Amino acid sequence: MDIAEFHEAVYQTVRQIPFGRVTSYGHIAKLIGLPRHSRHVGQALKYLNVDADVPWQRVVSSSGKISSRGPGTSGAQRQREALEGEGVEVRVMRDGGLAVNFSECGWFPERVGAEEEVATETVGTTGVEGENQDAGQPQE
DNA sequence: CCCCTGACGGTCG
DNA sequence: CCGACCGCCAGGG
Repeated sequence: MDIAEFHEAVYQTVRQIPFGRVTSYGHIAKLIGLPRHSRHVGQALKYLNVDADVPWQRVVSSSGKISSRGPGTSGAQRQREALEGEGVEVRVMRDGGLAVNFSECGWFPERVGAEEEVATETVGTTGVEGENQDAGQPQE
């Protein structure tokens, strides 16, 4: 597979992610058929032009965390706003890192089109059980 | 050709 | 939950 084809495959796959749902770089790579190319999926999104109609914000790391892209860059913040804009709850961790809850919005179908809600079982509640989840607290 | 880097992933303590 | 480590693979210096 060519690099251009790979990028195109990434874009096509990302376009399949439903509104308000989130998946990981690794899973995109898996859907394409190159499970060990998670890093390159991120690179493909990085090379993405603004004009492209690709919901890049719906792709985060396998742990649910939004990649920071290094301090000084606003990429992570933009992604957060884009996600919240479509109703996805973004959790702010103690270190300032951002993350989503896969048990809520995760999208991990084995194949595109075979979405059978597999996510709600795998990660068994990231500690948001019963206890207060003050996600709506005044940050900053 | 060697070495470092990166919008990553999985395991282990 | 978190940090330390190691593995992966294509690009770039």
